[in-house]
Amino acid sequence: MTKRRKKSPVEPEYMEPAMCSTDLRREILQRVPFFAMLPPNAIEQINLRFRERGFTEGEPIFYAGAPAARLYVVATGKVKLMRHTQAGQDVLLDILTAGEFFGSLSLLGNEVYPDSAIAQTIVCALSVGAEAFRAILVDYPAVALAVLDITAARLREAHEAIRQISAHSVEQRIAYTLLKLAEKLGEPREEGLLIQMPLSREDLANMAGSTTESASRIVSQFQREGLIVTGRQWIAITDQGRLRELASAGAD
Amino acid sequence: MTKRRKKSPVEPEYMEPAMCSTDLRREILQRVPFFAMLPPNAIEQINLRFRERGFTEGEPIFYAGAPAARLYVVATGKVKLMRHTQAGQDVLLDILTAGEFFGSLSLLGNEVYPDSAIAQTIVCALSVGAEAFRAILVDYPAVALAVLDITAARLREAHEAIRQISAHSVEQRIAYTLLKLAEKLGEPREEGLLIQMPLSREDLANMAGSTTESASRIVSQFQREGLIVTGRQWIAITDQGRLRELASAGAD
DNA sequence: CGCTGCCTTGATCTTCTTCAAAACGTGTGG
DNA sequence: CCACACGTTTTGAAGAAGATCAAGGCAGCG
Repeated sequence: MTKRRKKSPVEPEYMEPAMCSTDLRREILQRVPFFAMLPPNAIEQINLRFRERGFTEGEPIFYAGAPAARLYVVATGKVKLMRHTQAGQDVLLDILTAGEFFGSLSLLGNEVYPDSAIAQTIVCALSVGAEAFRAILVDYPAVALAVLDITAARLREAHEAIRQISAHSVEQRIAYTLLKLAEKLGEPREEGLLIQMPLSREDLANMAGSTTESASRIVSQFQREGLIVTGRQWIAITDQGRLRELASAGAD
Repeated sequence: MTKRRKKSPVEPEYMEPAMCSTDLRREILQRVPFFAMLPPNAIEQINLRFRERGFTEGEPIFYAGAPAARLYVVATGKVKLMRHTQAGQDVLLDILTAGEFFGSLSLLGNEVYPDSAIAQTIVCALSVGAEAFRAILVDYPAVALAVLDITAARLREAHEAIRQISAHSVEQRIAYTLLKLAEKLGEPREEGLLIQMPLSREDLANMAGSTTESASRIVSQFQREGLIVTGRQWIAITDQGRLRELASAGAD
């Protein structure tokens, strides 16, 4: 058996919170899926409406329950979307990366954010007031349609997650969660398909709707079975095929 | 203790499948939340693009996995949105009533429906091809924004459901599910706030991510505790307050 | 009536959480 | 460079929650 790698292969995102420089903004906006189809001068117009802000690792971007006034776009880094329960239990709903948006979409008056957004790494985020964003959607109908597509896709994913959670075992859910993460953040490395972000057992458990201990047990088991390689705050997948089998069926 | 009512107080929806008459269509479209703001002549235009179809109780409208070509609007009746697992387990994702839409929103080529839609009662549904709907959204930007709002709201609900399922007990989830159903379909009656639709224990279990037996046990328990009144295929809530406490906290 | 679905109930058994404690890695300060 | 301290991860054992299996009961309907 090869020796387990001790050092995390996850590369930190190099950047200062303040380095969200204005020069890069247009380029970043250009890469946002729902702005990509716009001509440069439109991007220019839109750029004017956004403001930028840096966040350090672990810093909250906004808390659930705060008045929902702005829409954010991740420029660099990873953002956790979390929802809390009375009992202090957290559920990790999604992890967002460069080009993805979060925050207030609807303009319908005085609403509050239903979830908290927390910088998982150093993050630079662009944001725009909800009304201003609404104005953009009105000015550029193609953007509105693109945003709708993305939101509909997220709804499908959420429905899929509901099915997963309510019909599968913890083992299957963890497997599924790892695959989903790898799909989004996976980078091929010697050790396997690395999930390129700091990810604790607790985060994983909160995504799969389970506990830290259970997540740990199952991750260890996966490693013993040769499906993954893992260390502190990182996981790489070595056998996607078998993991996928596990996630969907379980009955074989 | 009052004698339990034996007869279902749920009123069947009176209507023939074929009675989806063309005369009513404009009126129905008018009531659809995202068309409501349009002037009559626009509704007229949109009406031309829709076709109607009736479904009997239990009849599938479309199956998960079929090519997703159309968007549907419920004119009358109730529609179940379900997702299946390999193991034959079903998850009930949502129940849709008059004015709500389902089916294919995205136009992005050759996709398939991720869930099955099944008529829970006799249903009349209007439908439109995905491209035609997209054309409507382009022609009427206000409609696009309204559709986006509704989709975003559904996403929020789905996230809330994920939190519910992953962090609460079956008892709490059933309580929560009943409250949500009552919110949507509740009608005040002598016996309490009646959930106006045929609802089996199995349906309830599939919504709460549990089993028929557990749902039955908990429903019985709720009835013993005086929170609800129930019979075959129907449930009415008598003590919303206590049910709500149960659903959210549980720790008291 | 007797059939066909729903619904209920009990007993068992698996799964997962919980509580508790130890081991490990990582970064820090001496 | 080493040793320490902290947060993360692992592991064990006990317990609870819920699924599963298996009958039996009840209502509505032909």
